[in-house]
Order: sequence, then C-alpha cells, then structure tokens
Amino acid sequence: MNFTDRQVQIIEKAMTLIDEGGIQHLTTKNLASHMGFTEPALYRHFKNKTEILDSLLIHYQSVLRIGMEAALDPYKPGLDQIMDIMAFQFQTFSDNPSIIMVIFSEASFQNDSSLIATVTKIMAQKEQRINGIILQGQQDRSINKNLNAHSLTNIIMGAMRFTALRWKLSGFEFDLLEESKMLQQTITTMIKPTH
Amino acid sequence: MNFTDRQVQIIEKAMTLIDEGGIQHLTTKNLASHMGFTEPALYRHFKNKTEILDSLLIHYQSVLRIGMEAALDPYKPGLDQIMDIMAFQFQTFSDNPSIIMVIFSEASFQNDSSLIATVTKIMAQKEQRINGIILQGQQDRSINKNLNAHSLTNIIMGAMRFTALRWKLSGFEFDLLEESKMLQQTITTMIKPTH
DNA sequence: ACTGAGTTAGTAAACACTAACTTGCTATAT
DNA sequence: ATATAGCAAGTTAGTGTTTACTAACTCAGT
Repeated sequence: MNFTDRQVQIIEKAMTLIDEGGIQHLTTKNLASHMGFTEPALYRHFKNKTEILDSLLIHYQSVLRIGMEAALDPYKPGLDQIMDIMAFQFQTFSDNPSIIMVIFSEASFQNDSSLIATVTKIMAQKEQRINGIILQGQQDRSINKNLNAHSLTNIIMGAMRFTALRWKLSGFEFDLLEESKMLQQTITTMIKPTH
Repeated sequence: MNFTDRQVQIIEKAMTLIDEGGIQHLTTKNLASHMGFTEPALYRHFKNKTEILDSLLIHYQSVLRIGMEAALDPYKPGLDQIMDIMAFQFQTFSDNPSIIMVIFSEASFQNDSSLIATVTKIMAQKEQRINGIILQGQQDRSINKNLNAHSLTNIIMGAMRFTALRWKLSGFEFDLLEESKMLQQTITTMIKPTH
C-alpha cells in the first residue's frame, strides 16, 4: 500500500486524535478541522471513514515492522532478539504514545468486519515473527526448551500490551522505559535455560 | 453498591450488547428495545448512560471478586493460588464471553473521566491481589524469589487478557480452556524455584 | 392519594456523507 | 510564448439518520 503525503498526514492526525480522546473522538468533522480544512476535503483523499481507519492500521503496521526489522540481527541468539524486540517496542511507545491506543482500538473495531480482518492479519504476523524467534532461541539454547513457544509468545505480547495500557491509563505517571527494563530482566530470568 | 433487580437486568443486557457489537453498539435505543421497553424507561433506573456503564463495571467487578475469593484457599502455596486464579478467570471467560469485551472497553472509556477512575480502581485492586499472592508464594518457596513480583503480576495479567482477546477476535475458534492449560503449564515452569 | 415504572411525542446536537461550485497548477497544441 | 483543457484539492450548503435525553401523561399497586 502506497499512501500520498496528504494521506499520511491525515492518518497521523487521526492517530493523535484517537490517542487524545479514544476512537469516539475521531469524527470526520474533528479530523478535518484539525487538518485545517473542511469535512468534504477528507473525501478527496479517502473513500470513507472506514478506509481511513484501515489505512491507519496498515500504515502503523508497516512503520513498526520496518523499524523492527532494522533493529533486529538474525544472527544474534534468540533470547537477545526477543529483548531487542521488546526494547524497540517500548521505545516506540515512549516516543509516540498515540500508537498505544491504536493497538487497543482493535477491541473497538469488532463491528466493522473489514477492520477486524486487517487487525487479525497484523496480529497474526507479529505472533508468527515472535514465535519463530523463540523457536530459533530454543535451537541455539538461549531459551529454555521446556517452555511452550506458543504460550511464551502470548506471554511476551500480553506483557508488552498490558504494560503499555497501564502506562497510558495512569496518565504516563511512571517511567515506561524503566518499567520495561524490569520486565525484560524478569522475562530473561524466566526463559533462559536452567543450567 | 446495591443494585435493584431491574438495574442488574439492564446491566447484564448491556454486557451482551457490548459483547455482540462493541461499545458503539450500546445505545440507549438498542438497550431499551432489547429490554422490551422504551428508551425513557431506562432513565427511571439510571441517571444517564455513563451511570449505566459505571454500574456495569462495578457490578462485573464484584461478581468476579466474589467468585474468585470463593475459589481461593489462602492456605495453599502461592503458586497454586495463582493457578487457581487463572483457572477461575478463564472458566469465567469461557462461560460468559461477554465479560471479555467489557474488560477491553477500558481502552474506549478514556473520554469519560468518571469511567476511567472506576476502571483504574478496579485494575489496581486486581493487581494488588495478585501481587500479594506472588509475594506470599516467594515466602513459602513455591515461586522463584529471583523474580520481580511486580513484573510477574503484569506478565500474568497481560497473558490472561491477551489470550482472551485473541480468542474473541478469532471468533472463538480455538478451545480457550485447553489453551489456558498450556499457558498455566508454561507459567508454572517459568516461575517455580530452580533450586 | 401517592408512587414506581411505564408510555407517546418530541428535542437539539452530532454523525457520516454528498452535490455542486471554485480555484490554482500543469500538460499540451498551436 | 501563450491559450486552453483537465484535474487535484479545496469550498459552501445541505442531506437524512442517529444520538442521548426530556416533558408530560397514564396506570396499576399499595
């Protein structure tokens, strides 16, 4: 998917609006006025509101994936790669908190089947990526072979999401990067081989 | 908080509506018609829509807490108690999937400060409960003392939530209780002492 | 006679979206 | 070089629908 510059501007503004007031705060009127033009101008760039949200998910996903691939070294041990992923993810959250609420919008999208399809696809891709690295880590003996890779994937993704949600709901009261260091430390202790 | 029978009926109907179509599907019109009466009748039982959502959170929380306390034996080792909590939680999700989307509505509630206060309170209570049990488990040596209790709490809560969300988004495609057994097994292996 | 719990009929505001018009840029034909 | 045709990206003014909520009335049970 290639977006025009103007489309990307609109998508990014939509992100910050969702961040500020939740998905319900993202109205065509609100989005247009924050863009500095009128409502109908939006429809010169997107077919409808669903297309805006769909593009937002796709854009956010590709930005994150590109950044993540750049941060990853496939020749490192699996455990180190998992930690690099976590570090990158939390750094991204910290730099651009808007993204957090986009992730959690997933739960609000269930009434729009085209959006839920996009969301499910994105989640499945991430899951496969992490799952693969865990298997690799169990091969290179940096991750405990006794642990179920699928469960571990869910534990890691769940912990990242939950920590990010807590940070957001607390009004960014604690230091996310510090908290994430503790989390990474704990996960490392838990999943490295025992001997 | 004590609710009348009628209020509880309305709250439970609201839960199933949120479950079916997300928070946006919960409109006063929809709720009233599913209750079999007209819109204004709702306002004989609740001040406004926010009070309905607030009551829903409080009601759901007290139901869950009462069930959980009943399922818990404070004389068991901490690790066993954690597993009992997880088993209870997943059984509840499995029996009553509506509750899942209520949990994830948290993210949609951010534009209503009275709701976010309720949500934050509920989450903090759960967190403290689990954190306490982990500390107890580290005392009675059923849980590895080297693990940070706070991080562990987030890992466990995050894993439960993420698994539930995946189950819901997949259209209940996999067996939640089977998946949760794997998850509990993996967590047990990870957090029991190494000695 | 009062009250709790419903009704009908309605409100203003917000919603996504459209029709029809304007304007400034750019590619091309002469 | 310049006239012009086309087009991308705005505008104003408006649509019908949905939203949460209210006023005023009814009526059965105590």
